[in-house]
Amino acid sequence: MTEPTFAALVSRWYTENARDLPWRAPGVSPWAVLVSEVMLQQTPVARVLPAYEAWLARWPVPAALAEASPAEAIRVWGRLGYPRRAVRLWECAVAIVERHGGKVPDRLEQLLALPGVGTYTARAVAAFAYGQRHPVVDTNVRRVVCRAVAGQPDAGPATRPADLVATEALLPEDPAAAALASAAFMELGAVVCTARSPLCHRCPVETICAWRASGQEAPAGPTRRPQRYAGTDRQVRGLLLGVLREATGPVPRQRLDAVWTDDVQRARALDGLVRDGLVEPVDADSYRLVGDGPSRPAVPLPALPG
DNA sequence: CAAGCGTGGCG
DNA sequence: TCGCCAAGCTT
Repeated sequence: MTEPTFAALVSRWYTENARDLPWRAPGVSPWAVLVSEVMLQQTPVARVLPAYEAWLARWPVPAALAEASPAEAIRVWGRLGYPRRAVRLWECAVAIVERHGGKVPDRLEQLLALPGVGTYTARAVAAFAYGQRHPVVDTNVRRVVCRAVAGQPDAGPATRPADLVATEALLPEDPAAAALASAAFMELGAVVCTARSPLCHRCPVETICAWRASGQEAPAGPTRRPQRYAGTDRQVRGLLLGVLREATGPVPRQRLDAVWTDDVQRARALDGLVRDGLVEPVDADSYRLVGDGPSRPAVPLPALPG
């Protein structure tokens, strides 16, 4: 009899310690899984929870969202951040209806072709929603595997093909067990094997961890350059969008001008929002969230005779 | 491939 | 207080 594998140890720990999150409940639809994965891109779990519930209550299937407007999606998205994701999700719904008859596709290639769905999200849906055997590699999994297997304190900033290969090698053969293991790796990285303050005393693989064995060299400083926010276009975009989100219908340019004094930067930020499909001009003097009302001015009534 | 893209809570 | 961060994607 062989010793439990890495995946078996982490999976057992997961079954006993996993957080009770709604998108992990049995019978959750692939659409719900997709929504959760997109919302969780760079946004903490605690903030996603209420938005996830509201979103699915309103649009329980892709076809429902496809009939809404990007503006509605942006509003229900609320303040999760990176609101482009709300528009991408709306585009996803439209694409799913048009290309796949309203059903979230189950093939990796088709998932990857959806707007805003990349390597991680496509694999997460294929594995968690459809039970397929694919390595699901996010920043947490990269860190866990990098530490436990390679003995390095931190992984690189982006997922590379080698990361998928290294993770795939750890997965059980059975697809359902593999999907469970992937969820377990993510959970371990999220709550135990964290970037800054790993809780090794609570780790199910402490005794076989290469990083632990090699003396646990301290994690390096921030791998990414510090992301400034104050004074950036991003902040200005956030301010502009805040006004448009709270408004109903077109917003006079004057109200947008009030959010930021630098004309050049404000214009650049607004243009960026338009190019990203979040905002559209209504006329020469007002803007609105995309689709927030009739797409073109009402047809003028014919001049009354006489 | 590095940079751009929001937001709010926490050490 | 304020810098740092949180299940990526796109260009």
